[in-house]
Amino acid sequence: MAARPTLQAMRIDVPHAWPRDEAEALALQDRLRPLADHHGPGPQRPRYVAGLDVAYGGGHGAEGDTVAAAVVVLDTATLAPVEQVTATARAAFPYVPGLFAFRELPVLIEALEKLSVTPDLLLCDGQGLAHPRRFGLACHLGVVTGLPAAGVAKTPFVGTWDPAALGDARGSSAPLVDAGETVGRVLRTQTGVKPVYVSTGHGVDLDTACRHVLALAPAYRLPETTRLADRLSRDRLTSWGA
DNA sequence: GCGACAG
DNA sequence: ATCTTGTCGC
Repeated sequence: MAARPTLQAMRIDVPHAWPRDEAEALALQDRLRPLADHHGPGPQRPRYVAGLDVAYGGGHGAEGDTVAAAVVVLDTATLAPVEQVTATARAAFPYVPGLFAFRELPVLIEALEKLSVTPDLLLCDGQGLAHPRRFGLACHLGVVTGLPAAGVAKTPFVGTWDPAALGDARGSSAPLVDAGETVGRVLRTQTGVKPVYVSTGHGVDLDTACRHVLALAPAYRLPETTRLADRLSRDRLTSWGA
């Protein structure tokens, strides 16, 4: 009964069944989209921030590609990891731009359920609001867990910005606009380095999300959360049979 | 119709 | 995402 304490702590609404095809996936996004809160304000002084990432293995199979998810929780005071968990599985959904969450969410949730610490904020690889239907991975993850979540993507998906408005210094940013709507922010985390694309997922506003992303990226382009999660997910994949 | 397309 | 050598630079 008490085998999943974290599950209750995070109020994860584990899907009884994941979509099996694109039509079902699109319908689910439309149904969940209204549940995402993009106003926050969200945690102003979070103690624990979790970074999530998924690595892919070559081995195919009738059940799908091998995937390894990793969640690394950092203490914002020291930027040192306080807990890290992993989970491996077979991706049951193919990679379809716009339906990316259905490929990574199952295994990410499996990993999150192993966490004993409840993160104050979730930072994932990919988009949140900056999505064609305004419901990227970060939104889905936030709604499902009930935790504040934001997306930090390495490349843009939807939206454009004014290059002239984006400074070259660390901390500079420009609004990411799509169809006349601000869906995120192009943020320079390191002077003279390519920017990252931040968008809200759930329970946190854009300003707050960007503030935390910048604080978590003191030395490299990507925040420490995603850097550590990326490394851990790859290690897990290797030690599992790639 | 054509190309582009988070990871 | 992943497949992959060397190379330029701090």
